[in-house]
This record gives sequence, structure tokens and C-alpha cells, in this order.
Amino acid sequence: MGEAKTIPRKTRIQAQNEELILKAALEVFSAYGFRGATVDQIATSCGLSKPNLLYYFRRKEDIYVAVLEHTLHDWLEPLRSLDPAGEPIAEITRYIRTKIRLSRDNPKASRLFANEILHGATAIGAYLKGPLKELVDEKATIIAGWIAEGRLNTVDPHHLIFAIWATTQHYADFEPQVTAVTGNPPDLMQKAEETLTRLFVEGLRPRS
Amino acid sequence: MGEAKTIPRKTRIQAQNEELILKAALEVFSAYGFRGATVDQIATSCGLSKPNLLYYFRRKEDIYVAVLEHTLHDWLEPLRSLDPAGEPIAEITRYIRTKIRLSRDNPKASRLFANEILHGATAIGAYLKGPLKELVDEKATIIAGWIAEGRLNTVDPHHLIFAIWATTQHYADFEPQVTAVTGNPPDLMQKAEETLTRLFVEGLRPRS
DNA sequence: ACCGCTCTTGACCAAGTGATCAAGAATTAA
DNA sequence: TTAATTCTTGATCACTTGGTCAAGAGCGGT
Repeated sequence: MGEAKTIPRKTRIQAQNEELILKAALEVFSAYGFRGATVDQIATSCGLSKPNLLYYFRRKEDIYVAVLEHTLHDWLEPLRSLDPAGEPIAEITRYIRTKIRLSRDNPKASRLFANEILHGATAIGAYLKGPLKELVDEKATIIAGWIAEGRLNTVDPHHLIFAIWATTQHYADFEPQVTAVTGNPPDLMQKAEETLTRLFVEGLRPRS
Repeated sequence: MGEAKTIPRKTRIQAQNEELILKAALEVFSAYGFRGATVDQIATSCGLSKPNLLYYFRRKEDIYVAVLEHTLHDWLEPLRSLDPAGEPIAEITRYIRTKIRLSRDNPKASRLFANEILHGATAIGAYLKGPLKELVDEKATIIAGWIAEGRLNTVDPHHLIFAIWATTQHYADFEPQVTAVTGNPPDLMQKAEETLTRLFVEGLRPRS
């Protein structure tokens, strides 16, 4: 038989516009949520007409899923790099630090996920139950090992991970509240990082 | 002059239906957010027709604001009752416990606020900068006093409060993720309470 | 029983929104 | 240059949704 029909390659314009769209979609979806965002908003935000945008992504939901998947991988990288061979306190401290800086530098991604999960995680439910659960279970086992060796105080590893997620992402997801209460001083995130690492490592009860 | 015109009292039916509406509105708004929720949904959910519902609250936003205000007070009660005369560790432990149980028993209120703040807190921005900030500042001062007396480790009180809010509300706001990762065992919230109190008090670093 | 007031609703409207389509403009490979 | 392919858009549709309105039903005080 002859050559198989060439699979349609991605055009220069295609790649370029899809990138534009995903960037604008992150902006809009993170600010207004899936229902709250409009296709027109996204189109205008990246300088395309609405029908043109729908030429690249046929349905609004396709854009949403694409931008979710596009950011998910990066978001979990810090946990992935938790090193079983490292020193436990140092590893977890580093994880907290990396995570809080990620929230500071990419609050939109944080809010996008927060909104998605807050409303039932219908688009990424399968991902949570599959790859995410696997990754968390793996890292929880590592932490459990450290605890068994007496190198960490006894805490449930899963809940520890939840606590780190919650506290670090809080600064992105609840930014208006944080700003309202603190008045948003310039050293806010610096102080947050210090306080969280210290709190998780040392706890509140004074030592000896 | 004669008697001032009597201010229109609240009818039996009025009070009854407004309560119905607020209950249904909490349900719907917490699940779908402000934009995602429809007036029809709320009306159907409490057995009223849409025009009838709009007879009691003229605009969708009025319902939203009403249900927010209706729940705000209760939500802050635990922090309000943090006792400056109490034993610091016991007070904070109690606060964490109360807060996590509130999240467990009223996750809808938690998600309602989470959604509101996540999307800019336009409806309660003034409240955050006013009464909430005052309350938090007051309690932060108390905690700072405890630290100065050497009865707590040195942490920034505001960020400590944020950490407690974030970790406890996480179980309501991110429930699908928590469920997906843990498989939702029956003792989940029990374990969460244990882990969080222990983590905040003792920290991760083993003691001597 | 009567009357004023409150409550309820079917019908309707205007605006907004996701999505389609046909036709034309731009790009690309020969 | 040319012809096929990709890209772009104005016009339009079907549907949803917040909100209105007039007319009637129900209720409470006398």
C-alpha cells in the first residue's frame, strides 16, 4: 500500500493562536469560573473573534479542559520532587517554600483549580482519583517511613499534605481576604513563608 | 402631628418564605456560585414560582447578599470566643477543633464564602476590611501577647490565623479532592482533627 | 360579610450567550 | 502563478436567564 495519509501537522498559526487562547482562557476562567466566563471575553482578551476562537476549540468546555490539563502538570511538580533520600525536615521545608512561591507567582492557576474543585471537580475528577491519588499515596508512604524512623513527629501523612496545600494556596485563592485583613504589606509573602515553615516544623508549644 | 405610620411588620407568610428562600439559596449558591446559580433553581428548590421569589427579593443579588450576611455572623463566632484569659495552647486547640467541626457540619456556608472571596469578594469586601479586620487584629494582639510571655513559639499571629482557616476549611471547600485522594474513610474528619491539632501544637520536628 | 392588603402566577420581554454556517481572505505547497 | 488548504468573520439561530406586569387568589381585621 501507499504512504499513509499524513496526520495533519500543527500549523505555525495554529500553535501560535492556541497558545494565545490558553493564556487568555487561564486569565478569564480563573477570574470568573467556568459558568461565569464567556467565550466572547476570552476571544476579545486575545484579540480573536468569537467564531475564530471556536474554530480552534469547538466548545467552551474544550477550552476549559485544555487549560486545566495545560497547568496541572506544573502544579504538581513540587510534590513530585519530594526526595525520599533527603533529610525529612529539609525536604518538607523546601516543599512548603516551593509551593508558596508557586502560589505567589501563579495565583491564577491556583484559583482555576480551586474553583474547579469547589464546584465538584467534574472536569478533573478522574485525574484526582487516578494520577493525583497515586502520587499522593506514594509520597505519603515516604513520609510514613520517615515517621517510623523517628525522624518526624507522628502525623497522618495525607492530612499533612492537605495542610501544606491548604495553607500555601490560601494566599492565592483568598487573596482579597488576606489583603483586606493585613493591608497587604510588601513583605507579606516573605512573612507567610517564614511563619508557615516555622509553624509546621516547630509547632506552637515552646520547646523544653 | 398624629401617630407615625406603622412600619410594615413582617407577616407570618413573609417570615416563613424568606426563611425557605435563604435556605434554598445557600444550597444553590454554594454549589454553583453566584453566576452559576439561577433564580429559577432557587425558586424550584423551595417550591416557589420565580416571580413569587422575586416578590420577596427583587434582585438575584439581594438574595445572595442576604444569605451571605445571614451566615457570616455564625461563621466567625469561634474566633470571637478565643479567650485572652485562657491557657494559650488550650485556646488555640479548641479553636482549631471548633473550626474543623463547623466546616464538617456546615460545608455549604464554607463553600459559599470560598466562592465569594475567590471571585474578588465584591459583595463582602467592605465587611472584610471593616469588622473582620478588627476582629482578627484584636485576636492577633492577644496571641502576640501570649508569644511575648513565652507561652507560645514565635509565629506571626495573622498568618497563624490564616493557617488555621485554610487547613480547617480545606475539608469543606476541596471536598472532592480530599475524597478522591483518601477514598473518604469514615474516620476522615476525626483523623483530620487529630492531625491538625497535633501538627499545630507540636510541629514536625521530634522533641529532644 | 366586607374590604384593603398581601401574596401568587402565567405570560412576556430584552439581553446575553454558546454555537453554526456560508462566504471570503490569507497562507502554503507545487 | 495557481490551486488546495487553512484561517477569519458577519450574520444568525436557539436557548437561557434576570426581571416585569397585570390580573387574580388568599388572608386578616372589622
